[in-house]
Formats: sequence, structure tokens, C-alpha cells
Amino acid sequence: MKGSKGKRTSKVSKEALKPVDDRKVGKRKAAVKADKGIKRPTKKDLKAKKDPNKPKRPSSAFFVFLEDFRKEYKRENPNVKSVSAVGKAGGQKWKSLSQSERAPYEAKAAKRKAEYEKLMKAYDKKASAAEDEESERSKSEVNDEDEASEEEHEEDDDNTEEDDDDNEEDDD
DNA sequence: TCAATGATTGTTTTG
DNA sequence: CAAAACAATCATTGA
Repeated sequence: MKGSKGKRTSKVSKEALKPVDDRKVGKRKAAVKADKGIKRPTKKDLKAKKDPNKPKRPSSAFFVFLEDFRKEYKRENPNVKSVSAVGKAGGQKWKSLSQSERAPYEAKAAKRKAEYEKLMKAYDKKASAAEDEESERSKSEVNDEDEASEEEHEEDDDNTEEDDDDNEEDDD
């Protein structure tokens, strides 16, 4: 990539010693933009969506907590100004929560992660298939059986009920 | 009018 | 291993 001046081989670590997690990674968005005037579809990606099956990253416990927190925050602060306000407040409260309190959120987040994995598996397979088709399209035309090997949802959900957070494990 | 931003932390992803 | 990016949200703002 940047092998132009092959002279200075040294000089590798220097600013790297400085932690990037000072407070806010420093407008990571700006960094991204600075990299290349890219424009990522946030909500309406009309056609930019190349992979409609591509699952998005599972929200972490913090986000799950935020979902609830936002409602609460707005409840007491109907004049909420912007997401930053809730974000800050949420962050502080989040740190104030005990491990047991974050437990239910983590549990939910874990569940989301599981679902994400499942979706990823399906997406992975599809992506693979798509790649196959793109990579090597003509080749096995003998098989007209299209891709029917797609696993049809397993019905083995013994009890995937909503694990309500009833148990309160006081760890503290 | 539409889309991006801002702010939080955590997880996923990539290098 | 480590650093980067992105996950939701939504009022406000910029082009």
C-alpha cells in the first residue's frame, strides 16, 4: 500500500502508545469520513442494500439498557434535546448499575447475539451460495435442483420462552 | 426534503 | 492481539 519511500523502516510505534479510549474515540465517524467521502446507508438505503439478509450487529447489554433507559429518560425529561443527552445520562447510570442489575440486560443481549449467530449462519450460507454462483457460475449445470440445501428452521425450540428476569441474584 | 450527526458503551469485525 | 467501526435512537441541522 504505502510502500513508496522504503527508506524509513523504523518508526513504528509512537503515537500508538497513546490510548484512543480517552473519552470518545474522537469522532470515529469523522475519521471514517476523512478516510473517504463514504456514505453509509443508515435507515433508508434504498438500493444500496446489497445484502438484505445481512444481519446487523447484535446490540450489547448497554444498548438494551439504553432502550429502556431512553423511555425512562424521556419520561422524566419530555423535553429531551437530543440523543446525546440520553446517551450521557445512560452511560452514567449504566456504570452505576450493579452487576446483578446489568444481568437481565446482558441476558437479553446474549439472546440477541444468539439470534445474530443464527442469522449469520443463514447469511453465511447464502453468501457462500451467492459467491459460488458469482464465482463459478457455469460449471455444474447438470444440477437443476437449485439451492435447496438451505436448512429450514429447526423446530427444536424446546422452550425458548422469554426468560423473564425474575431471579435477582444479589451479588454485591 | 432527506440524510447525517451527536453521544453512550459493548460487541462484532477486520488488520 | 489490538485498534476500528458500528449497533439504536431521534431531535436538530446542513446542503
